[in-house]
Amino acid sequence: MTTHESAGIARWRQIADSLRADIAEGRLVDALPSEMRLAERFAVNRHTVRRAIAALGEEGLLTAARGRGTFVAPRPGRIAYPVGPRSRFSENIGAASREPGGSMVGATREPASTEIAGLLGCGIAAPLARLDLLRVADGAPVIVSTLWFEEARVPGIVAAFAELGSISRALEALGLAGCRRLWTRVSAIAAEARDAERLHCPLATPLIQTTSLTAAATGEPVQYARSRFLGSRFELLFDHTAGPAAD
Amino acid sequence: MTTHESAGIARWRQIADSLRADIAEGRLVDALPSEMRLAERFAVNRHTVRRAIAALGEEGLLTAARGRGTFVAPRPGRIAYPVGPRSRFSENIGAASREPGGSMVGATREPASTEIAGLLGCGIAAPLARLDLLRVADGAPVIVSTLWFEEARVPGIVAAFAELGSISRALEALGLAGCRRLWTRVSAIAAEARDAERLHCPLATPLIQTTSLTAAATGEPVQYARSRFLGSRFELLFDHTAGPAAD
DNA sequence: TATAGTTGTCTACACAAATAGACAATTAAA
DNA sequence: TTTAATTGTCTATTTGTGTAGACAACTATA
Repeated sequence: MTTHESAGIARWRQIADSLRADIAEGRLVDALPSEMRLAERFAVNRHTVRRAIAALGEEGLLTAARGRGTFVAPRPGRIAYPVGPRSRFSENIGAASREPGGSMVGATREPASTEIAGLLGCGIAAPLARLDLLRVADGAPVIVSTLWFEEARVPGIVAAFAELGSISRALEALGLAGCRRLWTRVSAIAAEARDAERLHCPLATPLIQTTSLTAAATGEPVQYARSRFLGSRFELLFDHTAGPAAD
Repeated sequence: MTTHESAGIARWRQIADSLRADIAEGRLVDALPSEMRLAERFAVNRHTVRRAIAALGEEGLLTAARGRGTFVAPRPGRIAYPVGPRSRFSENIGAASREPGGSMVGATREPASTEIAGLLGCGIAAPLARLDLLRVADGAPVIVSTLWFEEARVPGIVAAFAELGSISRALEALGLAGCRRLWTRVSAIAAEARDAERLHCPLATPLIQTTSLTAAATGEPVQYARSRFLGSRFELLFDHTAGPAAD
């Protein structure tokens, strides 16, 4: 089986991806090697390197100066995002000293799928409130998340969120204080067209996908969530030493 | 700024990626829509769809039958991988009823970087034993991981692993039973050329990257690890209810 | 000032990718 | 058997990608 793994991806794109990874990991700082050197390193024509650099320039990662060289823009750094029973977006981003933000990009009703019905413990095709949120840090979108609630259990959740601007506060307002996250599942996926558009990132950008189940203080499941984080901007932190009883 | 987010990736590749995601998520089963329908859906010529299908066929995800249609091969499903203080590869894969396996693809010595020295609590440039492992499920490579140990603390770790075939058993043999994982950090990255080659996956495939710190029963850090999981084959499970003190 | 090294721009050519149309081969159902 | 729908194969054309060479514009340094 002679499959070329790189099939279908233009050479300049591969070079841009490689340089972008080097920049994200901090392996490449300050001045970039000259176009000729890079062309030699990647065994490619100078024009091909130039195209890769142009793409990264449009992303704001590089700036070129005629006669001087090309330079790496100061990188934003990864946002440390602790995940635990009490995780809330606003706290996490706040702790990282970045302005939190978020906007509702969609609020619909849909019947429960077999999977979600099983997780939330409601009937199949029971009416769910679905909330689509876009979360922003430093003025750029970084997370898209979709939340599902059984409508009968939390009536008016959408209106409450719209008013209070926070899921946890909206739940408290509905008499559900002290909600706890039961578990989190993590996988990695490639950004599809819709995600890429919303997150303002190139197609096929690696995203961290998490799904999680949150329960009320009574233990009753309340919220099922599916989030996608910009892989290059985040690092999820799981602390295995802090137990559920400890805070 | 008129950036085309899809620049540099061939249309057939995008279509193949989209279909692959649909298959991986279970949104596409049994018979595929006909080539003409797919061409309409993606607003593309039938030949472009055919190329995407051919690529997925080479990956073993689809089989085409003249006159009948194209069919989705039964998908392997995601491997559920619980992560906690006692996570071990062999247990996790074993629990998923797949044959575990792993091979050492590299064992070198290198001086401790500032970062790793800080985590392991040893001096900068102290000699480390570095172990590169390739882990296999169902005959296909699915994880590459790199482990670092301070050599003075676990002399002969490489030989012990080579003999026993398991990190935890090797540590026990060196008198370090009851090691616990302190924390895990998770991010998503795109497969680079080296990873793609080792994991036998296309370039830029989304990978889950974890870094973790493991300590001995005394609390002294022993092992720092960096692993990359094939994003489409895994789902990491974090249980926030089962704490170390509780249960 | 002179020189070496850098980025920016232009032309030209070869090859891959995508589109378009036509028809053959096979299958399932009317 | 006939018909419609499917996948397989061929030719041709247009657009995108990568290579090659040359030269201009600019910068820092000897």
